[in-house]
Amino acid sequence: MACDTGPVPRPRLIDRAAVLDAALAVADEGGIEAVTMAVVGRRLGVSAMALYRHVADKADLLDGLVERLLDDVPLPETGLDPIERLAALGAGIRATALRHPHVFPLLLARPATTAEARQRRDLVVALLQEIGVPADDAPRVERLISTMVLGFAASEAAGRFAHHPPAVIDADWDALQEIVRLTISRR
Amino acid sequence: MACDTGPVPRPRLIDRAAVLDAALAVADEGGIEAVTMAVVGRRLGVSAMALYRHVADKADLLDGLVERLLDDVPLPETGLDPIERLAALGAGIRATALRHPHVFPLLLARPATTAEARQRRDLVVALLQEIGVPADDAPRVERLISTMVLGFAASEAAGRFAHHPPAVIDADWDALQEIVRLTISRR
DNA sequence: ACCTGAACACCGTTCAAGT
DNA sequence: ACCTGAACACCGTTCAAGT
Repeated sequence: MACDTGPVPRPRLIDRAAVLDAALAVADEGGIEAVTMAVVGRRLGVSAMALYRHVADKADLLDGLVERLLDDVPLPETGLDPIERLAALGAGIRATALRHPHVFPLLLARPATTAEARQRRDLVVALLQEIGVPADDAPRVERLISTMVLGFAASEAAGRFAHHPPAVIDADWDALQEIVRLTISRR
Repeated sequence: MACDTGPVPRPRLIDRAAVLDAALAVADEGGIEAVTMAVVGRRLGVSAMALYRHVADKADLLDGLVERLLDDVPLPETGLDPIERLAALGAGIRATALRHPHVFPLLLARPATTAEARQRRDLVVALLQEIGVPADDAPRVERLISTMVLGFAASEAAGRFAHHPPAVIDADWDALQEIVRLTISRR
């Protein structure tokens, strides 16, 4: 007898994660403007049109790229004390910026509102309260220190300090960390 | 007798300043991605190709746009004391960011190396020394407070704080200004 | 279900030609 | 000197068609 199994499913060649990984690799090698649907597709052995199954359009692909960047920031080990965990998070953000210098500035231009981003922000607020920042002040302190760290990391990634030797930039980072500590303890 | 006056010069319809003004207006209305050679040209009553007399290519046009933005930042009045002049400069940068929210984030992505930018930086370094910051420390302090102010202004312009009421964002700005003062006086 | 070829509107850029 | 029309390679996106 005839078995109507419906349309035969094709083997799934790519998924959203693969698209974002490929896009990130292209951006790292050739900058944001090198990220075109055709180039990302070719990297996956697939046509440009195949991407539209997994991202809504190019804007969605770019938004996904900053998500991917946030996933890249390692969450600090839970064994450390709160001040160390905060410092580790900052160092992780800076390292991510330097690993993906072309993509990182998008983080300031396209504010992330994903669950991932919110999770990191809530962690910082919680750590601040553990340190002793009053619950009423913690959100504001979080915004201020995030602005400082993001601003520094984006500046460094974009080359705003490029004409200084690395030792000078590292010293700048240390100075910024001290200001962050000052911001937390000031009251 | 015959006078060979050479090729007859056409009336000059546009110049570089007009191109940048038009591009800024387009960006303010429709965002950076609305800035195309054709649209900027149309705004000037001219074809897209006419722009190439006045900007090298589109990247040069975008670089010119951040120049224009820096010109927009008012230099503080000379009558004020150095601390007030520094505050006025910061407020001017924030106001410029809010006037041109789509263009401002380019400032962090495309570090300005023009004479205009250098002039502003040198002014800040000079003001810091007037306030009493040692000459050896002044450049570093300038980089730190510029990073904080630029980072905040870019974040606000890009909408990173958009879900907070204006009064909260203004209070954040005031808090940042206090941290700037702390950074200057700490030693 | 997932991918592709063909097609469309639009984009940046060049160059010879017009005034 | 300055601007334009025509042309080119490339881009994002759609949709009907293939498996």
